Amino acid sequence: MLLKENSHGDQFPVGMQVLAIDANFVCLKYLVTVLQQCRYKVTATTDAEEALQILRNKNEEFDIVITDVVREDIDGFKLLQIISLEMDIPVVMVSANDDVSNIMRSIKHGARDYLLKPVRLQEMMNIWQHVIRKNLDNPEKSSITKEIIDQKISTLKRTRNQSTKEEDESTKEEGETNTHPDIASSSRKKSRMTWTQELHEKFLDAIQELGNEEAVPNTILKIMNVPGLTRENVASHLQKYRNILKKQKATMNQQKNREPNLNRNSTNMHGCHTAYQSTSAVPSNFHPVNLVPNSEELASSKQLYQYYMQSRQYPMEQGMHNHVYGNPPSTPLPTENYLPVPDLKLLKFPSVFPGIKVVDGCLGISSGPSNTPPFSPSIPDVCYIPSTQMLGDNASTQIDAISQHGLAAWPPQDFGPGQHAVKNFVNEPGDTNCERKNIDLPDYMQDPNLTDLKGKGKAKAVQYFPEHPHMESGFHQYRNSFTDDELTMMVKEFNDDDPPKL
DNA sequence: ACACTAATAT
DNA sequence: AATATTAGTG
Repeated sequence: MLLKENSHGDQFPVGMQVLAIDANFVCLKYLVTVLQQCRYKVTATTDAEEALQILRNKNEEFDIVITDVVREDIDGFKLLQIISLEMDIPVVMVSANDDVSNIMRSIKHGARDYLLKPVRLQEMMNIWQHVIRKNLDNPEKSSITKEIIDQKISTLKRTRNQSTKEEDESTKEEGETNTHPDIASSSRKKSRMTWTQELHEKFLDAIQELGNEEAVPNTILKIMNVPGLTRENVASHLQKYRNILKKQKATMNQQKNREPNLNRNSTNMHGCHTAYQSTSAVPSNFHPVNLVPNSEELASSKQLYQYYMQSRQYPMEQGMHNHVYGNPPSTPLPTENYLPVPDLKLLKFPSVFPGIKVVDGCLGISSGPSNTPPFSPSIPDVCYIPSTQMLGDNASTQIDAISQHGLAAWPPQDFGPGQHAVKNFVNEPGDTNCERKNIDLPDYMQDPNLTDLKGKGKAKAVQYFPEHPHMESGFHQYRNSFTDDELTMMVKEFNDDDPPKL
């Protein structure tokens, strides 16, 4: 990492290696754009597994990792934990959620910073300091005191509550910032070892050769003859090995019929690795499409909700995720192809509970985490998103709507900073992946209580171009619509019960 | 001093 | 959960 002087005489790193992770492609794209503006060298992926692979490969040395918090495969905290256990790389969390508990959790797990979405350039300009600071100024390791966390929280809230116009100038860091610039790159702590399958085989070989009596750390070490491996490594592994054997025997006594199964082909000790492997046990032909109930079955909102939760357990269609940066966004939906929408004048806008929204005449599952299945019972042509939600703390929701459904609309008036990322980025002229449209707001949105939406005429929309044509048939085929009465009933039901949190 | 293991820490 | 470190023991 190279430090250069900028025009103000400050030092700034050029070409710092950043690994950016965000489950949502659009968010990721935005994140990468910001990072590149900082002149960092960015590698990006939506896939946490892939991120870990990249990090473990060590073909490239990364200076810092930036990850979002809400993910389906491995959530941000888990990822943070894995990274901080395995290697010595500062991790910065990015999230639309400003819950104190989340921030606390991140910091406690070792995150160096917690930024709110959409991240600002200025914030990203500052993250390199985490790289430099690595371990330097917290020798008494529990320097993450309550005060520091509190301070962080209040800073976050204060900054975000300010009117967006004034960019914060108070981000001056204390003087010690640039004191040890060169240490950063050389201070990598020896990384934690990983017992690969191969190593473990050697270990097993050694044990077999020695027999149970002689199998002690030092001798195993000698027989394995692996450079760099320490006696402690082996001892630790041996301890784990023996523990597992013990457990095995314990369960064996209960069901006496089977042979002990302690070798490399067994599931026992190769649990070493399974922790980080993706565990999608779902057969590939068992796709949510096949589970979509007909509209009659969905007459109750509870069933709808259950269906939704159920479908979330399945992996998305190939190509819907696992984007590595550089791929185009997904899921465009040409509006013309869909069934006519029912008249929804009885229904109040907006959403009934998080995760289900009233969308252009359908009760659609439009928001939610980034892998909300594209095969929801009814896929919206347009997600009408009230501006109040734009201000909210689930910034990625609206981005999801766009990246999954291809088309999202918002009211013509301005909305808050939470979604400037969408507005500015997605709707930017020159984005050739999409087409900008004006759409009429339907009448049923003219509820006087919904001041943010009523009667403003045209809404703006962005539609992404088709690139997964094979999905269209799926959408078409499984799309359901509901009568007014059905929908009203659903709304009632959900208002009465405690709405489930998604 | 050394190796081992159980317990504990990260 | 996996690995590292420590502390007690022979």
